[in-house]
Amino acid sequence: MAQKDTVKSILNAAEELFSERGFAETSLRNITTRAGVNLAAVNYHFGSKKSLIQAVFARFLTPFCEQLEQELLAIHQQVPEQQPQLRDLLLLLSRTALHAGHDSPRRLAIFMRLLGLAYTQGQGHLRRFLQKEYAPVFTVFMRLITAATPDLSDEERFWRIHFMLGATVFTLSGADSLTAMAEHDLGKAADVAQVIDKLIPFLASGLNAPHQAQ
Amino acid sequence: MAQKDTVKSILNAAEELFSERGFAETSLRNITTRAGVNLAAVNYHFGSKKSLIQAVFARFLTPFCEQLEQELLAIHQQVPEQQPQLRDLLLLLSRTALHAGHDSPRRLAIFMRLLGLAYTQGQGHLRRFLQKEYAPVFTVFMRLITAATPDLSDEERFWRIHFMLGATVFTLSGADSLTAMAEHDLGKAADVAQVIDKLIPFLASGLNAPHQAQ
DNA sequence: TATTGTTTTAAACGTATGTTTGAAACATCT
DNA sequence: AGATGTTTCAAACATACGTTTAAAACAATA
Repeated sequence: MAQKDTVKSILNAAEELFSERGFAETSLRNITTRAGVNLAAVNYHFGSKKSLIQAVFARFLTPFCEQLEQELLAIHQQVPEQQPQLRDLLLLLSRTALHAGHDSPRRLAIFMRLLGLAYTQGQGHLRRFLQKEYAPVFTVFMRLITAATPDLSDEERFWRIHFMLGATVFTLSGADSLTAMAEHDLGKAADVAQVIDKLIPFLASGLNAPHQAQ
Repeated sequence: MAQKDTVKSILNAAEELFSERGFAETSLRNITTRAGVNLAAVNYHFGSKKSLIQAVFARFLTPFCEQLEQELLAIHQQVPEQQPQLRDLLLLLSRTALHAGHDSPRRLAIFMRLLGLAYTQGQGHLRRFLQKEYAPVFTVFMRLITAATPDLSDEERFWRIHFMLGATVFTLSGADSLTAMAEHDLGKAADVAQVIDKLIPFLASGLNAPHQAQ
């Protein structure tokens, strides 16, 4: 009970602080202070700072990937002979991301920020961890995307998928400051779910763009 | 002469190392060792690590913004009564980014990586520095983009611009590993210029996507 | 209640960092 | 050539970090 609380507080504090400042810029003293636990608690419960970083990702990704796997299976069993449309796949992904872990949509923004950090900051151990742990589900999802975009060459699809990934990670990473800017510049606020709603037509249109010139 | 060499070596080493590992993960000892200069040289020539970081950005951004300003002016004087098209603006921006500083295209990838880091890592001083120093030119460019997309509402345009920014920064940030993946997965390599060629139709299509469903 | 295993605590350890220092080496100019 | 200002250098400084330790506090079991 007390143990669970300590572990949970540490994960919460670490998740927030990592997403605000990055991994190297967040010290264990920062984390344990905000969590209200002793400095040694991190090394006692997680072993090291690296393992704590991985645990933060696992807490979000494990339930998300499990649910995504289930939903993909459900779609397949529902209409086994027919491949799902591109837009359905994107909607499925965003809906799962928003609802998995049944937490506030802000957590998705926080996690996207962490995901961006994982790729921009060193943290080679993290990339290896994520690869080993969660690659299979995304491979399945990728196959469905491929089936839903038969007109694209492998090369064109490869690049456009990464364009989509970039637009998504970048935008949701900065969702906090961007929604603040949006409110300041145009007087219209927007939450993460609304941003995703605007994102999907953009992505779908980009992915299906004509190959070369205008 | 010797001074210029020292300053230049430090900037080169810092630019590379920062883009590879991030700011906090790169120590002054890493930088001065690679640059082949004394540890104290950074504090002597730049004053502090923060100022060095800003100097790295300034060395790329100052000539880039100057050239962009000139090219925008040239376009305006060439056909004063007519607004440039969206695709022309994107092409202009990418061409300027690729050629300003008359260096290898790889430097653009490196710099995009730095730009991504500037927004994901703490470095509040950097954001303030960039804002103070380079905002005007981008304001002008933004006005032209607005004029070139009259069908978009301010809100839609705001978000889609950031989608574009995200796709660009993310993709060019990871250009190195992505081109490696592309070569491994599909046997086709691609340099930065080619990636940009693929990016522009994607962005233009996304920006002009139909507003709501399908 | 006594015993055992787990968790928390304060303190310390070793290491790496950014920065400062004062002397030495160098360049520049009269 | 000699004086002056600039740049380099090795060494040290203070600080912050991740991690370890050993004792104390706590919980669970018998």
